Amino acid sequence: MEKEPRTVRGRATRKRILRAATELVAERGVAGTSLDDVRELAHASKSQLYLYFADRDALLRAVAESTCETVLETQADALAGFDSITGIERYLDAIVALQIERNTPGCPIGSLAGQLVERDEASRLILADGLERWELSLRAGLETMAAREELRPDASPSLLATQTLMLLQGGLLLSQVRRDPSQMGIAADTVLGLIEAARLAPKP
Amino acid sequence: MEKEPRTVRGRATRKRILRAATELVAERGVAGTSLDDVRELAHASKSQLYLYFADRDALLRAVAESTCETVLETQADALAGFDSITGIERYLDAIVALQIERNTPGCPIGSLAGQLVERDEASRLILADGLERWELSLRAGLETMAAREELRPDASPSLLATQTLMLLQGGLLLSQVRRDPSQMGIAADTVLGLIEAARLAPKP
DNA sequence: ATCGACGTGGACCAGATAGTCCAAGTTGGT
DNA sequence: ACCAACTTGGACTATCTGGTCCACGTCGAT
Repeated sequence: MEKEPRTVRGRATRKRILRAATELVAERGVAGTSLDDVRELAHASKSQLYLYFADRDALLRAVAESTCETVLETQADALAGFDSITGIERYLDAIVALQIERNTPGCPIGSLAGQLVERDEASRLILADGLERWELSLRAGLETMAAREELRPDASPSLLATQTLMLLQGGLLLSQVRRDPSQMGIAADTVLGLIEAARLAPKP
Repeated sequence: MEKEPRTVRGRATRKRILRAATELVAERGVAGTSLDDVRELAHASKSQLYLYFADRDALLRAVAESTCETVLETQADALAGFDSITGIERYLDAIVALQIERNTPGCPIGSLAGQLVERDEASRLILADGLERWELSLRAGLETMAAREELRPDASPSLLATQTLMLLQGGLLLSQVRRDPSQMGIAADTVLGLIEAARLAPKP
């Protein structure tokens, strides 16, 4: 059974296992990660795995959560400034830079999606929630801009947020498959174009 | 060793195996598809698998190829008309409709990407090539339009094609994770918006 | 210091899976 | 009709993997 650790040592062990699993899954994929691999990297034993996680699927669900958390946390600072043109430019630059420096290209959430979505409904919901939170942050920034009347009154922050997320995910996928980070730059420019188009007054 | 069948029966068997594998991988994912599953669905035996495919990875590579082929073939007709506004609208409608009626949402190429790209370089190249051909078709249509002077002279068919593919892939991913086909409609509308913006004369 | 709960290590098991092998059947060119 | 190459079926093996179990160590409250 899944169980919360009740001592400092226990919590540390659980964390070590989850960290190891998340890392391995990110770089080798779900199929390429066995519990023994996780056990070894985490310096833990089989019984520890099964003390803190009901089974492999439960661990994978925890990995999905932790991956979403990491992705959102990594961009939290940049994302917080997504409420002005310069802030948006900064955010997009940060995403592009992150994509270039990462050893494993592509979006961890997007990659996991292809691997888990058709297998486990619970995981799908976790990943959908991660994307939802991402989109909501984008939308919040755009709504702030709309409130400041920096956007055309007929522009929809909600639609723009969805479009932005779509372009980012598409860009990340193409970067990953093509091993070409410049694809991410195109995605970023396109996002910027959409937002600037929503910024100028339509007809005088 | 991988080997080309030299009799009609042999070719039929190889085809049956590849079809079965492609189908299973599409609906259950790479990890969820064992050789025994393939063998059973294809009504073939172990030795037949290993006669026509060197090993599991080779079969998976063939599946990647066949998946790209299927995806491109499925949209071939609609894609051929991607060279006028009405043709583009038709193409986008077809993509959206396809996404709604498919039992397995998402793009087979995109899904495979997340599963194979980090594991096998050869598969990555196959999928990249599939996306490349897709993009080239889009681009060819847009270039036809440019030649007919239906696009602004400063519009880039190549860029538009990349953006279109990105939006489609992003839209497919979001549809899949959210189980919401309407995301695909948003992607289609956004593509159309980009192309229409490139169509009108910029400044008189 | 003690006791009961919590945490740890690793041996062990059952089933699945990739991959091998060979004997028997089929094909098709001559 | 013949024979060599091709194809087929399935038994078999080695290994891997998820999962169980239990004896032992550690912790912290009293």
